[in-house]
Amino acid sequence: MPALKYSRQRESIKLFLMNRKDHPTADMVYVNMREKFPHISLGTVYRNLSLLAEIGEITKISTEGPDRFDANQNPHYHFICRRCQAVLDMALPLVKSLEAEAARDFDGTIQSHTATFYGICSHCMEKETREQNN
Amino acid sequence: MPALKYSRQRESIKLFLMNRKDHPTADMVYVNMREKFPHISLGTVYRNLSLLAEIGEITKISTEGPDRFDANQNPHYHFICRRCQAVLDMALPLVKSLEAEAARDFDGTIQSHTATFYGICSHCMEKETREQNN
DNA sequence: TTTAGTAATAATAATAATTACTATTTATAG
DNA sequence: CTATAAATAGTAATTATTATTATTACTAAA
Repeated sequence: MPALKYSRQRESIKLFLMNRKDHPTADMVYVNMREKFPHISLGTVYRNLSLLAEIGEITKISTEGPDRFDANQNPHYHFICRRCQAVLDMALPLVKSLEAEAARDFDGTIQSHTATFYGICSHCMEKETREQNN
Repeated sequence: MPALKYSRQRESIKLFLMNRKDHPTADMVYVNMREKFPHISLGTVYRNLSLLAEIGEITKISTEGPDRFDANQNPHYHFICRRCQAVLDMALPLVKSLEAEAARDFDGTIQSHTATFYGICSHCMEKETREQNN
């Protein structure tokens, strides 16, 4: 594992993620980074996202569609809107006891868990109500 | 939505999934189907997997790596092995109350949820123990 | 401050997973 | 049977991601 060397691009990518709550995709990061670094390459974005995830400063979220990235390192669950595919953080604190429960009938070692809730986000719900009234 | 028409390929894909517990990828389905249908195309496999998922006869599981497909329509959680990436079913019954808890601090509508546990499967654990003893 | 070493970069090519297109085949209703 | 339309095989295209490589930019030590 080679020594980590500072780079403005990586710093900026991490900062960008910390200031957003919507779990951007690699491409969303790329588009935004180009404002500050017009010559940044998509490979640089991908490499730094992987690197940051590896050292535990961000989390990669696999969904249908492209991966998303989250700088919120408070353990938390996610919500995915079936309409607009938005990925939101849930307030519900992690239920660590689930892991012990799951371990009871399971042969391997459980180290962690995630949960994802699905439904319609408030934004899409409003929109549907509005459309029905027309 | 066009009327669904019977096809031996689709029937066979569904049967194959029902007889397996390891949540095959589209490519695994394809390789197996070619034994029975040497000229089946990968597109046919993908189309039928999507179709079966749409009508609720199977479930698509997004992971790191390729999507996986599950014909077990009993709601259940999954376990993913950090070593070999195997996807296993958990015995733990779905904790439906989580959805109500999550809904308390949440603006949208919650319809369902999934949970995934991560760790080392028993098979990989044994292998590591064996290697340490050498 | 140079300078040597090496990680990071931009640009590009390559790969992997999935979807789209099209001419032909097949299921099924009449 | 036959007409219709869905499903197929074969193939091309697209999307998301990773690999390659020559060049640039950190960083530590002279």
